[in-house]
Amino acid sequence: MTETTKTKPLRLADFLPYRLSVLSNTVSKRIAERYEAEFGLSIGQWRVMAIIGECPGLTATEISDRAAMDKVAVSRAVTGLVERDLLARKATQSDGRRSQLSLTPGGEAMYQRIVPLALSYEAELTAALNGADVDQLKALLDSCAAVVSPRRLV
Amino acid sequence: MTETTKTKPLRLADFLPYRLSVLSNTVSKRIAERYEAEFGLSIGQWRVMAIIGECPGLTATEISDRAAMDKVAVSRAVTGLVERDLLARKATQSDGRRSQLSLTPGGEAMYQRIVPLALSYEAELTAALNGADVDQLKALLDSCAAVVSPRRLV
DNA sequence: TCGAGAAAGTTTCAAATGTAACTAGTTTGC
DNA sequence: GCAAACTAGTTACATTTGAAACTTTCTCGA
Repeated sequence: MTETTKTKPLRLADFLPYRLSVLSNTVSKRIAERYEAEFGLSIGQWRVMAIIGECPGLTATEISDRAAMDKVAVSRAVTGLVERDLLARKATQSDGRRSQLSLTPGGEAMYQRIVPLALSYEAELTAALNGADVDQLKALLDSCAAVVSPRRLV
Repeated sequence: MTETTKTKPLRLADFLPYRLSVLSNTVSKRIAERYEAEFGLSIGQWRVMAIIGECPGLTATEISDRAAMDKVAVSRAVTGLVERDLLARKATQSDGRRSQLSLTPGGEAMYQRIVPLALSYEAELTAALNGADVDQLKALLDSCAAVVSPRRLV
């Protein structure tokens, strides 16, 4: 060890947070374009529909917790969807501040049209991977996510 | 097959684009907070510094290509860094429209302080993974990235 | 060698986003 | 049973972002 200690260099192209960000942003942008073009939905609106489609009756705050969206973003997305009559609010009887959200028939119909598109996009994204690889990838992402936000028990 | 054909349901928590987005946004936000608090740098500014630290002499457009940032974002980041005397522009002799960018001594010093922090953050993020897992994760992300943007030959 | 078209980078302006303040309703503790 | 503290959701405002227009410089073809 006669050399001076050199700091390990940073190779951005190999740096995990950077790669995650680039991939995620590219994917999000592509998806956003499609949803906007075909359905006039923003990513946030679509995310709200996806959550309510899966779990009708959740409130805005519950969506906020699950979707990693902040409550203002949820509020705006919900407002837009209600205006377009894709989503309905129903006041919670026990608590006047909250409302339970559900898809209207029109919202449900749109949801049913989007789901296969979303799944086919996921399939396209992982076209180079086999089933086991996809599972592995999701598991690895989970391990990282667990470190970053330890208490996501959704 | 006597049942009606049911569409495959969408489980958002299992949907890869969604998971990528949530993880990436969480990670980016955390990193942004640190860089902002300790160095007064935005993510974009740090990204520019990281690229120039690795490859001095690149132009704004070249950064834009590599970093998946659009040229306006690069322009603004560069302007901010030049104002703070972290980055220097030198007009390309052969082409008056471009300038080649490099870190000033101050920029270099800051870069050398950030690199170990960045690497330790990456290590923290993958704390639950062993070395082979990390390589595997990067390889899998690459496979997806190759599908999404086939021509990234950086 | 001149003019049309393209490229680098900046500026402008509108839309999206986040923070903080706000309203309305609910719970708690005394 | 009521005031203080708290929560759900919205609104307002400031900042960030992105798209398009613009300026300057360069390239190419006639």
